[in-house]
Amino acid sequence: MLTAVTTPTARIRRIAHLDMDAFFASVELLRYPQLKGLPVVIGGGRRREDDMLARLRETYPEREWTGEDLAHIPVEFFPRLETYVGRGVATTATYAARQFGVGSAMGLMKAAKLCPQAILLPVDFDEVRRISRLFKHTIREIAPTVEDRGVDEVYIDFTDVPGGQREGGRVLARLIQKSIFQATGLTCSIGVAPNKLIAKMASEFHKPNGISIVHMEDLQTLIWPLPCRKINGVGPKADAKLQGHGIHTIGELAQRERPWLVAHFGKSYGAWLHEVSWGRDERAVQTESEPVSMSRETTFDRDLHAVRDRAELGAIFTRLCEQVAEDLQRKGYVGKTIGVKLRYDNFQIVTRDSTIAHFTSDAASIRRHAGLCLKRVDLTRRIRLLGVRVGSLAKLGEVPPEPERPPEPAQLF
DNA sequence: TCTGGGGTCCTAGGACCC
DNA sequence: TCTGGGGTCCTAGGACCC
Repeated sequence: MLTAVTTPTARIRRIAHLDMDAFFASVELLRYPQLKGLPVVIGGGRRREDDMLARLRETYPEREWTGEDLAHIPVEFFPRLETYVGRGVATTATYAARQFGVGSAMGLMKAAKLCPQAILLPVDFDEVRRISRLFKHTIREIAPTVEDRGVDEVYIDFTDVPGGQREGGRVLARLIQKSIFQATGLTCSIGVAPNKLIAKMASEFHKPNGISIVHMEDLQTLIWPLPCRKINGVGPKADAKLQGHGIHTIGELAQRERPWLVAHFGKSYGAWLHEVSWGRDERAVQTESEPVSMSRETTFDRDLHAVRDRAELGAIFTRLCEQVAEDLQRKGYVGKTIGVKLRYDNFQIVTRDSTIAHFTSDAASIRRHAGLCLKRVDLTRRIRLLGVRVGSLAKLGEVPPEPERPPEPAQLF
């Protein structure tokens, strides 16, 4: 049966990548439409609604101001980025703020230099999660095969969805875009391509509120001119190394022989680089996944010292353990690898973990074993960040049977 | 102007078992 | 006593992603 594949109506694999536009900032604009078009940066800080309402009542006492009036708070009452003090980074920025060079993951102190007049708002995680569920639900109503890639991103398999083949996926992409806008008031960008790798790159082509359709035949014209860094999986390190070999674009990468790439980048990564440069990616859209680990970490307001700031550090450590325990319990998981993470003042990261005999989600137990891990790191240096992690997870109720363990060696001392 | 928090996956060495 | 492999688990670090 070698002939049945190439009828005119044959379905071809069409995968979409959907990315919400400036998601965290856009969620804030739903509440404060008066900020539309202005530079807004999301991150750090705290909610200032009470402050703003108090100022409103003071300035305009003749009117009864309530929490319903958030959309009427004058723009000049909002906190400005220039007033920010601290170690936070920008989660996202509106397109107006990006004009000034502000981008996500940028330190807020730096962002304040670039665009001091930008309005600074903290992330409203509850609202972000609510809208995230809403837009994903909207997509699943139309196309059921959806892979979660975080709060603001998904892959969607268009292949077998009605309309998913029309105009290379553009018709379905338009429908999804429109439905999400109706449900949430937010825009997104969608790329549709033969696989996840290309779809991911394509969704960036016409941001914001764009749709891009890429076919395998477009590889040389649309993909090869792009910098290697655009490949999902090529980060700063790999990119620098590629550049060192004179490879700047995906097209240049494709011209290298596979054995050369394997020789310089390793058997696995080198072969993968060769595949992706030719646009090949057979990964399926994964509709479900189980968590591998859960963790909590925090960066201190100032660097702490294990001895001099013992009490403060201890309280934070206990709190982190309690939070991880809560997360595990709320989601119904237990784990048996417990570990700590430290970032020293020079940004060096160290981790220690240990695997215990029984699965747990108990805060005291986590605290005890994490405490032992902490004793194995250098505590004479100043610490910037502390984290607690529980791994080797199992769903509560599906805990694997205890393996036979050799008896603990006798204590010699 | 120094760089958040929550994850996944890979590598590599050592222990230990068959 | 010496020499092998293969396989799995554990730990630490690192790259990368959202």
